[in-house]
Amino acid sequence: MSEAAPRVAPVTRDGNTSARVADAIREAILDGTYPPGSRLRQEEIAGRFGASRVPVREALKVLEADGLVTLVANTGAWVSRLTLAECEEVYQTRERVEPLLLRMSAPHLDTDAIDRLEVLATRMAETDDVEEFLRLDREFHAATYAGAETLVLGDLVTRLWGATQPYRRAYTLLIDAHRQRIVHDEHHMIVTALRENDLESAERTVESHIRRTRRLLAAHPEIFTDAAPAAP
Amino acid sequence: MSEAAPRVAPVTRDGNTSARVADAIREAILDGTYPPGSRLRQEEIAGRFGASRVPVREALKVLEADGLVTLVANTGAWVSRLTLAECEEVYQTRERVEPLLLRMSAPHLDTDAIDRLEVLATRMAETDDVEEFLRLDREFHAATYAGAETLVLGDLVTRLWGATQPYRRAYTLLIDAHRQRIVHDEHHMIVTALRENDLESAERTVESHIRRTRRLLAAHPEIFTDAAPAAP
DNA sequence: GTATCCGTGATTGCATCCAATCTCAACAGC
DNA sequence: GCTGTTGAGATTGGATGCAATCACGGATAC
Repeated sequence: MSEAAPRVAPVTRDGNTSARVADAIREAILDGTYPPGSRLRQEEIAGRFGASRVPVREALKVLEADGLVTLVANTGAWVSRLTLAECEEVYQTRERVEPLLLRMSAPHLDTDAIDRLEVLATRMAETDDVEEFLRLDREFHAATYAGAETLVLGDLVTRLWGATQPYRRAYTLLIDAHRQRIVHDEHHMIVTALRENDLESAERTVESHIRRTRRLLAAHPEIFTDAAPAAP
Repeated sequence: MSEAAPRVAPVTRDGNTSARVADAIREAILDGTYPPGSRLRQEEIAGRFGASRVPVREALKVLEADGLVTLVANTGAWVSRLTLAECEEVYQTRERVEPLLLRMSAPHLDTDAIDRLEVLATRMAETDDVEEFLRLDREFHAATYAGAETLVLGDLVTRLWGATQPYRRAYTLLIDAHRQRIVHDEHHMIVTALRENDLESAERTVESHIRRTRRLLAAHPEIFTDAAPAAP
């Protein structure tokens, strides 16, 4: 056992292995490395990070609370897969909550921040790479919320985004140029509302922005029925 | 089976010790046994449940994600303590989210369910015991949401309620008869709106119901500054 | 008298080991 | 040919033990 080849793990020994593992798995889920429905084996993950299974299990518990992972006792862990109904539910929740977060953020966004938002919105309109689009989209909205000094609502929104990320990816693949144009217009409208300090308009714009996506998803139930390794 | 009454722990060995521990700690926090700011020692909890520290740690991680517990690496776990600002944030979130949940629930509440709501609202007006009031209040609102076949929003609302439970207790102690009357009126208004299937009115009533509590809490910042064993 | 610096005990974080449970494929029965 | 059963292997859940870290009290310097 003891012989050599300790392995890749630098073993940072900083007392938060489980947090690092959780972050890494989270990222892998969000960037599509682990697609919805795929099985997460403790030992495999532990090996990948040079850790034992204990911190991995703690990480999986955390991710379950985040809604990213589904645990079944004595059986295993899978990347959560939402039904269309659940996904709509998350979107409806976002429609209510994100306008509030934007309202809390807006007063703290200075001119520079709003300029950067405009840049992001424009760059997003120019890319045609899906992953790049997703990244920019996430970055744009996160930046609109960055002014909120929040300790719970921000986390909540992050969680909701995470839960729907795979479907946002699928959604991006199926929107045509026309609909894409609408998305960019809405982004610019948000920027404008923020610049004019019109909170009501900003709130309503994010709300319809999210609702539009929800409706498009609802019109494409096939996104939620694609096959993949079984999951309860 | 092999009796010999080893000890208090029945050791159910059903493969979900950590879930049981999490539920038990959650309940202890919600009923005030562990007040905000109190230290949670792994070994003590493990001893109390006849388990080892591993499932306790997993439970604490889950409760951290629920917002009930605050973990500090290499240092320990405390029952979360909200600042006034955080508490207001949670209440503002509830103002947005609970009306939605009620809207999703209402269509599935039959006449019997609404009758039971009325009974609850009336019993609540008759009690003068704080714990009983809290229990009934929680039960009333949970019952209004019971119709929603939800897999994420219900959990979210439960979490938000949990995070603010200690402050709801403090709040209950300081409302006078007049304000208590308003609470009961609002409850009955919710019942009425549900009976008449007036979703808009129901939504607005819960919203102001929650907002009223938030404002009262904001008027009593001393609730959030009471001393207790240190917590970061 | 006050502030700073250790050293000891207590507590957490993680790895390893064992028991319990589930999966899955081969097999028997119909 | 199809369904129900069973046993070996794989996988998870939990307990124990050890190293690392932190809290805290006493001693020392000023």
